[in-house]
Amino acid sequence: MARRKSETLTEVELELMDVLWDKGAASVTDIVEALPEERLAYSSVLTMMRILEQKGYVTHEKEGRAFIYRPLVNRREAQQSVIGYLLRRFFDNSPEQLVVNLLEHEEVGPREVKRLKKMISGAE
Amino acid sequence: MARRKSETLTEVELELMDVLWDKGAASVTDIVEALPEERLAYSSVLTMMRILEQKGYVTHEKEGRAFIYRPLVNRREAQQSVIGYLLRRFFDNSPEQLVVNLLEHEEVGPREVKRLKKMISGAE
DNA sequence: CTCTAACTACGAATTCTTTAGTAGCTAATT
DNA sequence: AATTAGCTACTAAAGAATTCGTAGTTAGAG
Repeated sequence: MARRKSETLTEVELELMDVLWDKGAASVTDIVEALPEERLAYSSVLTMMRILEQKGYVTHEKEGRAFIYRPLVNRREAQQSVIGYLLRRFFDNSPEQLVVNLLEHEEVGPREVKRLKKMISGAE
Repeated sequence: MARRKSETLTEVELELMDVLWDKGAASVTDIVEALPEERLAYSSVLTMMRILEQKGYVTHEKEGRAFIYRPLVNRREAQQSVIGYLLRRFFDNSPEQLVVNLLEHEEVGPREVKRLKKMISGAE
């Protein structure tokens, strides 16, 4: 039987969306050039853009002979979506649990904790 | 060509790990019973447990005739791992960006913000 | 008008994920 | 000893994600 579709952007999808978010809009050639050297073949990017369009993440219009792709969801929305997924699947819908883990995460040192404190105190 | 393996627990893997984390250890029968009615066939769970063992997430020992599975990573470690992945892939390694988005998330109302404030003032 | 360069469309190939059927083994019960 | 209930081991299968080759199309140069 079958697996379910991913609710969030997958690895490569995200990589390509990142280029679009940075540039606002881009042709396939633009995207290939924005990626690290040899990262993906032209036709691979083309395929992924087709898939992203199927999934509703981007749209395109013809400009001259090339397709110009444009994001239909912005970075913020994608981040919100993945946070929702995280809360639901890993943290029992508890933002507190997420933040507790974040504070204890190796990447987060005293400097970050201080900044986070300041940020949260100023919230809402 | 090929895709890369997932660095974090996949959907179903997580569902099964959740049972193990709750129970501490469990046989395949235990796991099937802990899942919602008709969620997965016995043999499907068996297959997934084999995969989880291959991936190093669990181990098993024979107890009587059945295999008793036990987690090799705990919930906390899995949460840390997925947070790391998320920071890297969606938030440019910035915990602040993650928290900003969390605070603006629909699931997080004024009540949660208040609790978060209280929690973070006691941190570090 | 013909040729070519630049693109797109389509499909193939591979691995991962998920689900489940079935063969086969082992211990306990007649 | 034969049967059976309870498990595991294997195998299969199909959708999803990822990568890329190639055929086909079109606009512009000569």
